[in-house]
Amino acid sequence: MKKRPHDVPTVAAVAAAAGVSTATVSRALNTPQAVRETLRKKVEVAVARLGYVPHAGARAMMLRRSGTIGAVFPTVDNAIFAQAIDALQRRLSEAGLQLLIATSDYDPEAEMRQAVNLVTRGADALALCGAGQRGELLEFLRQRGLPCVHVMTLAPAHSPMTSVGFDNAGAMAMAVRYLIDLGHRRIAMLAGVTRDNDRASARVAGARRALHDAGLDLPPQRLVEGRYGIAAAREGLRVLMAARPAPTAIVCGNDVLAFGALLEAQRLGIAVPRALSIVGFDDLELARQLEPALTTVRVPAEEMWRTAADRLIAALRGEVVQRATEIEVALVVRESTAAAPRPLRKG
Amino acid sequence: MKKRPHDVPTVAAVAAAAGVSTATVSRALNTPQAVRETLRKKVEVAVARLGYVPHAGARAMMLRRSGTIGAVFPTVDNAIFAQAIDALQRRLSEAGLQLLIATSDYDPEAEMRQAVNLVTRGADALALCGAGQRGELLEFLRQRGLPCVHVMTLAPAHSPMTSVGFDNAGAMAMAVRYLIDLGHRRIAMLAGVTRDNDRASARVAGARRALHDAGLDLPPQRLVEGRYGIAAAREGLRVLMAARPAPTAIVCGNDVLAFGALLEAQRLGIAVPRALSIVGFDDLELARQLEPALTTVRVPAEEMWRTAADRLIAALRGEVVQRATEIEVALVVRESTAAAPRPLRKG
DNA sequence: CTCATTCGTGTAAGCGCTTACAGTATGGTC
DNA sequence: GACCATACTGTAAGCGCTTACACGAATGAG
Repeated sequence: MKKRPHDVPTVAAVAAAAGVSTATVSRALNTPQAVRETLRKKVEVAVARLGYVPHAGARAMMLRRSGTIGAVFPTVDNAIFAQAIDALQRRLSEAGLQLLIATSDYDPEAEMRQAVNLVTRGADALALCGAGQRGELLEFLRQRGLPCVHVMTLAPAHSPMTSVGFDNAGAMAMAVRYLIDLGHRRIAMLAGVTRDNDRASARVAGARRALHDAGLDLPPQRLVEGRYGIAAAREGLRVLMAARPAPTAIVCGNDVLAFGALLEAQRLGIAVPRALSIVGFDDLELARQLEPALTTVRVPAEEMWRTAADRLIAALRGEVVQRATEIEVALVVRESTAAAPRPLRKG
Repeated sequence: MKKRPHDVPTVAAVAAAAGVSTATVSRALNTPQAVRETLRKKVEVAVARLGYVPHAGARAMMLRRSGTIGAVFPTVDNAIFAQAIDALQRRLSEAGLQLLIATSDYDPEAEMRQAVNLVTRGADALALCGAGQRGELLEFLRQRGLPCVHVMTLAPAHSPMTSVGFDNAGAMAMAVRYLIDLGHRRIAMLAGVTRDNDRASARVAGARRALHDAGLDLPPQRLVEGRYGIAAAREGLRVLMAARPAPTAIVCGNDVLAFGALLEAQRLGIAVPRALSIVGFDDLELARQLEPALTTVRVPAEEMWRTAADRLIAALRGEVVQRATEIEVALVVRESTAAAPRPLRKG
């Protein structure tokens, strides 16, 4: 039943075909300048004719590195991660590295399994989202001396972690302060699931802090968590708007949630921004295109992930890498926010 | 400057720690039932203590397979491919396989490079989008006997290719016929870039065929190609609607284009569907959520990619695999299409 | 013309793993 | 009690590759 694998050419086959030794073949491929023109040509011809490609496993074994970088994302079904993959891949491939991707579905247990799996598969370094990984995993990586960068978050100053990101709490606080400055007093939050997600948690904490600093609060009926997704966001908005008194502004954990909230507000006949202000987070292309265009926190994802890739590349070269790199985020004011509506009467 | 890699535990280290031979360690890990309880426990303890994970390269070398499947996507920045990755990964990981992803940015040359790269990295099989790969690449894969499945397209009956997909031309023709039945006569198409993209081309061909069969046509001013993306779609819609007489319906190469078209129509004050019908393709979640909800061609992406994964898994087991598997697509009528507006007067 | 370099090439030793084969202990049978 | 099957375990070969080392040829200096 076992299919016999076609036999794939090896260095030995190429060497035989070219009439040279395997060492020469290897050199012709890896350090061409060390092989005389005539032989090199012969090798190249043989390689082309046989369709030889080196066996990465054997190579990894000798070189003690695989040229592969692993990344574990919560999901790939969100433009923010799609951008991440794109940016990572682009930068890594410039450096001759290949990206290996796995997803955890927001489960730290799965994240650990996948990360270990990637290491097993030969990943020379890892990019991880946030800093909330299982301690076991971090210990495992430390023990092996495997470079690892935590992205989308900023590790505390004393932490030994390498991170590239921003202050999630601070960014969300900034958005909330903006709403407060517009006169909003009843501000609700449509958050992502905070359990096992340090970024989502930090965003909620930031919103709460900003409200608190202004003498306001975030009571339970003004905080809804939902899986990131349009349908959940719509449901969340309905719940939030059902509270009395209803909020006049909603900050969302990301743009996808904001998009869902906007759609549902429109369906419910709630005018945005006149009756309700909505703020997103991430600044996906979507945000710019929507009607009304979304006020949101711009996260320069491309830059962030490119920088993360650079940190890993540097680490692999044995260079000393900067511990924490802050990526600047900024509030982008568009059309989905406005001054709080005048209260007609106590309602 | 070269960083000394921490030394990673090997079978030998584990064997020493557990006081057994390397063979026993290997067996304890791979065929546990072949090792006596007492020794197996010792090995497990040693593995845990040392944080040992097998070296995939060495393993791949012995087993002559890596347990890795490669997939090359045009881009990852489109929900349809995000779904694909998700479905593939899920199914493969059930079978103990790991997914390797690369992107080609719709360039066949890059697709070939990436595919070869994946093979170099040890991919045991490949999933590719469409059937428009460079001949060299297909020859290379054939020569190595590497299983390969073409997804999102249906290979012709006589073709030796394994494919899982649907008839792109037929599906688009169906959508166009629906519009014709609604009384539309001036139907335009907002297509993806057809160059080097057999699916985009087939969709245009299908639209053209359906129009032709009804005695209608698709003149140049009613066909715009754009990179898949919201901004390009908006621009495309403006161009199409600037033609005189203006079209009363637009079919789009995918839902993202339809989304952009819808946004732009709204901005231009063109009522959808009263003044203009819009049809998408793919049936992303987006389509269902939009206002008006998008009429579109449902492509059961999850099923399609899961099936593709199954074909590869079967091929790796040496089973005979079905050449072509058709995935049923269907037109989902929602709110973005309506009967053609009555012509007020010749204009 | 000789000797020390330099250059280019081949030989052979592993990298970490699995597995065929051989060896040892155990238990059952006659 | 001798013998054989059974069940584990260890020894060692080798997967495809890179590279230290050895070696011969060519080159330049003396």
